[in-house]
Amino acid sequence: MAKSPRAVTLKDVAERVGVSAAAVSMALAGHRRIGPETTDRIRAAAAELGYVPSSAGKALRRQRSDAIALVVPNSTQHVFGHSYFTHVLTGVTSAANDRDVQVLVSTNSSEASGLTAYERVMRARTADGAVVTSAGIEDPNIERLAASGLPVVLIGNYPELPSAFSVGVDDVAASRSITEHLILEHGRTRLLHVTGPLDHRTAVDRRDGFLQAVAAHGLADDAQVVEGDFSERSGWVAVTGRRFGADGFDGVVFANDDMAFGGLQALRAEGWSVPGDVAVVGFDDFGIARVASPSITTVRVPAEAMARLATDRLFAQIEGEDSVPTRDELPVVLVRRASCGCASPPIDLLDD
Amino acid sequence: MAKSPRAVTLKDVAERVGVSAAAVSMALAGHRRIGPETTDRIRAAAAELGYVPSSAGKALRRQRSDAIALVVPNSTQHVFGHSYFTHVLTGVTSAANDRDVQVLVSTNSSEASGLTAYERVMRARTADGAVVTSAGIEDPNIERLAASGLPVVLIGNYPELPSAFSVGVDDVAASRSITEHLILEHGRTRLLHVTGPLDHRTAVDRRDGFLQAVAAHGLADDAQVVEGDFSERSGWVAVTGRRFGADGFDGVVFANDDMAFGGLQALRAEGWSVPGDVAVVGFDDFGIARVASPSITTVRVPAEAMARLATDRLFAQIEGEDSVPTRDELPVVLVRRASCGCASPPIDLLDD
DNA sequence: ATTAACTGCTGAATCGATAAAGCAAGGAGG
DNA sequence: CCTCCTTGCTTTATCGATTCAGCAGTTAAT
Repeated sequence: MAKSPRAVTLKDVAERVGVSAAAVSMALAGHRRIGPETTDRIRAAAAELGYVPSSAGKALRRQRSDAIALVVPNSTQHVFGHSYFTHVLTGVTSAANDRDVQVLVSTNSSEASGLTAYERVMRARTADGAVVTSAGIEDPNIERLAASGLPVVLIGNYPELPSAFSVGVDDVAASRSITEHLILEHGRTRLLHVTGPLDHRTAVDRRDGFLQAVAAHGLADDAQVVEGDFSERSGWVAVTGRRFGADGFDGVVFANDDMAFGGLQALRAEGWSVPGDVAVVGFDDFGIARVASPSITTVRVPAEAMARLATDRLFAQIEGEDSVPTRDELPVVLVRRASCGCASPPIDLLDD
Repeated sequence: MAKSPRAVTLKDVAERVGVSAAAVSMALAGHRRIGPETTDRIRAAAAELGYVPSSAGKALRRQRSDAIALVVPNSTQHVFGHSYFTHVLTGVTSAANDRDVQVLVSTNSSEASGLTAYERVMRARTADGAVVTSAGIEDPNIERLAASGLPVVLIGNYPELPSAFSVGVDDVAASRSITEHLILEHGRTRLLHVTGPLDHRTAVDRRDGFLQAVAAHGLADDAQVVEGDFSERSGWVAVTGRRFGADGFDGVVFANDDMAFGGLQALRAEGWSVPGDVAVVGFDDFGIARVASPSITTVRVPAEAMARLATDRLFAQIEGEDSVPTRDELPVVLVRRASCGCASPPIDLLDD
């Protein structure tokens, strides 16, 4: 380190060329009131000196930071574990990169002064807006943030926040659809559903989709719902000690893939064959479903596309184009693999 | 958004209390030259108005952004796919959060004006420093960045950049160690090594460790090295069509878990038993090794701890404490699972 | 009693970029 | 010939926070 070569500023370029700083600023912005010959000289000098405008100076003057925040309300440990986050980050950064906007990742670890970290980021105008993900149904901070008048787009379903911008999938329909896959294409009739934590909208919706499916096919009496928490362990726990096969459940619908994977291990440990004795399906397809053995049939949630769209909506909001809240719902795809009995190569390398 | 409630500034707080802006600034900073009674009134007013200092104003004046960049030189698609990145991000954010510093994720997608995006971030002083990860041995941008005098810490091994700060693991020793595990504990003698792309230091080091191990035990003649590229597919390709078992290789050392997983699928497809006919080991333990069937014995690289330490070193550098480059090497752990023949429960839920 | 030091605040300068207003010189139009 | 519009720049104000230099008024020291 030692020598921290003072950064090149507008003034440096101006002196080099022999014009005012304002002229340099205007020339670099392509303003027509600066002569073409001067503009060329300024551009050349800027390039030669390696001038890059100070983001702080620009942000202060323009009242715009050219950065957006990706907010992860849940604890760092928990959510980063889900590779869901990786997909979201990819979507957000690619949309932001298209506009030369920085992405900052904000968690709410420091709960100092009653303000969550991401609220601070917004109020300090470190970011022009935020994409918020993985919020539980109960999070009051999200409501505050969405109601604060600051540009925010939520990923997920928030029927209780009708005035918020959001991007999601139809969890109810998707869950009903994959349940019906078990019923109609595999003839399963005695179904178990393992939910996520029921204070999450996602968990509730997926459960409701399951219930609609069994009700619609007259299988409600033989169906059962047990609450999990989206963790692998809870999937394991939910199926352990139950009866499957001929005189038990012949299908299990897990509300996500992590639980399905945990369930798969438990079923194997207790000697049940999948999909022979019991068919298993998951939800999400963020990674583990493809690599598990047997590979897990699931609903692919387009996390990256959702994040990209959410980011686009956020920019529209920041630019003031949109003033009326938007709600986007993306289609999902049923991915047929081995755990439900659909044929599948041992590995689908082309899958991802 | 219609009503964008103009942000609360220092001036607003000052007017409310009836003092100068300077007094407010000093009071909030805990300066002793402001009377205790005035300080209390200022603090109360600031809290009441919900004052949060503008990061742009502060950054401009202090010449410090209180943000660091996490730089991912490779293409977004490629690297985010590796869940390695998730671990790194967790480590960086947790270290940054401890200091109330923002983390921004920077890729080099926009190659505009010859400057990579992350170099722009540094020169625009959007970030005070950068943690750089996943750089190939060949990347000239990294050298430029490291030589630029800006605070940078690299994650990985960069013997060709002796004046750079870096944090890594001893890939050579680790690779030798896991190879010897196959030799000494499982009696394997005919070993195949599948490398990563050999323009990556990591790939070269792991190959060298493998070669040291076979040479040390007189198995060099029966050993073979084939080049892969760290992708699942290349692991598949590397073992397909080869002979294993009694008259072939009885052990394969993959340079990472993704390739090991691909290799596992290929071996299964061709009817070889793992670990019966052939023992398999990987490297990294970023996720897939635990959930594969059979689970993959591997070297756990402490990505999160490396990232956390790298971030700590970066802050030391930014604060100017450290002026002489540091090089940290973290210990790795051999994780014994099923693919090498070490006993293992069907799933180790406590593992992660 | 006079100087020195301290206390508690205010005023002004500063960080770097931008945009509005200003101003000189030249050309067009009446 | 005088006004009016361009053209091509410069001056100046501004964004919000910080910090140094001042400046009254008080207390301590000699």
